[in-house]
Amino acid sequence: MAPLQPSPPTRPKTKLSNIDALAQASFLIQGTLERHASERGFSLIQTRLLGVLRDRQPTINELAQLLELDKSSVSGLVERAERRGLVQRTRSTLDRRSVLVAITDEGLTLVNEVAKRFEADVAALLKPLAASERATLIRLLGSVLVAHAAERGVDF
Amino acid sequence: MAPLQPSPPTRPKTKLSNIDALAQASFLIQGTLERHASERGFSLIQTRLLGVLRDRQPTINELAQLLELDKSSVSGLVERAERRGLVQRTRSTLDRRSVLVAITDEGLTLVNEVAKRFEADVAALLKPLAASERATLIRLLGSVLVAHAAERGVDF
DNA sequence: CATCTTAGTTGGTGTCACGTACGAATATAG
DNA sequence: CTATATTCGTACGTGACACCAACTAAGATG
Repeated sequence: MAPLQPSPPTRPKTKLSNIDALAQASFLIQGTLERHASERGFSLIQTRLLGVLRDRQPTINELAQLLELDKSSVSGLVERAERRGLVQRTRSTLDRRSVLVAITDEGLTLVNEVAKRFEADVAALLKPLAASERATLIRLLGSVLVAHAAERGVDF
Repeated sequence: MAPLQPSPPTRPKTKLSNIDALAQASFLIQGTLERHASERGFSLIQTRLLGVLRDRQPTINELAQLLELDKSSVSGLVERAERRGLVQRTRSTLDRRSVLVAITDEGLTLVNEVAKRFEADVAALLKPLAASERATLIRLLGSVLVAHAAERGVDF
């Protein structure tokens, strides 16, 4: 199990494999988003919830699908968000079992602020790239996302 | 606060802004990684821990920096990983206060399996791109990561 | 020595995720 | 139209995680 070096890196990593690049990039993006969210006092998943609700009024079940969570998880998530006044629950009139979740003005304001800061940070991250490179990066990511969404059916 | 539509999307999103593309892509990658991890019975953060330990034997404090967590969080993280036999703690002989964390053979095997599956999924995700596009995407992400790492000093 | 300071753990709190079990509403069968 | 399923959301219990504050042990500094 390798000798017990004091603490400095055993092998200073030199090369970035494809997967590592993607994984690291995703951690970087998520970290950025999470930082801004926690500065506003809420979590990444709460931010994601609010983000989804910006253009939808889904039921708990639909939210569970969108966020890939168990419905009981979403129930608690929405409960906490509602307690903070960020979302609002309404009983559906069509199917009185289901609940429609809508973002409140306060929640919308908050999520938009986070989005704004996040956007600024992303812009800073992409600064080392030339404008054409940035466009290419976004285009390629877009292709991947579209292809994946098409394959999985669901929204986006 | 918008009329109470039954449940279908109020506004079917049509366009992907830059930030949305990056955010969505990062969620996609993270979700993929987390799926494989949880199939093996451990969490994303545990996977990240093991990933970091593949080529390092850091102290708790160094881990806290690498993972951007509080040292008490890392303490618990390592404790749980050790209880599962994935990681081993050793008191440093140089500074008897500090603890060196090393991955075990079992942990290494596990994390390599997850990495393998993850790599396969990423390859599938990138399939819609031409080979040259894939290379470009990785290169651009690499540039961003390198520039960011340089700015922040730390590892990668 | 008597202090800082640093490394890590412990304890308390809150979020989050899951599975299970439940009541209410709806759908389906006979 | 009752009787039985199915579906929707919630409640409860459990465990992982994250933070902060307080603490012990060990090292550094005067």
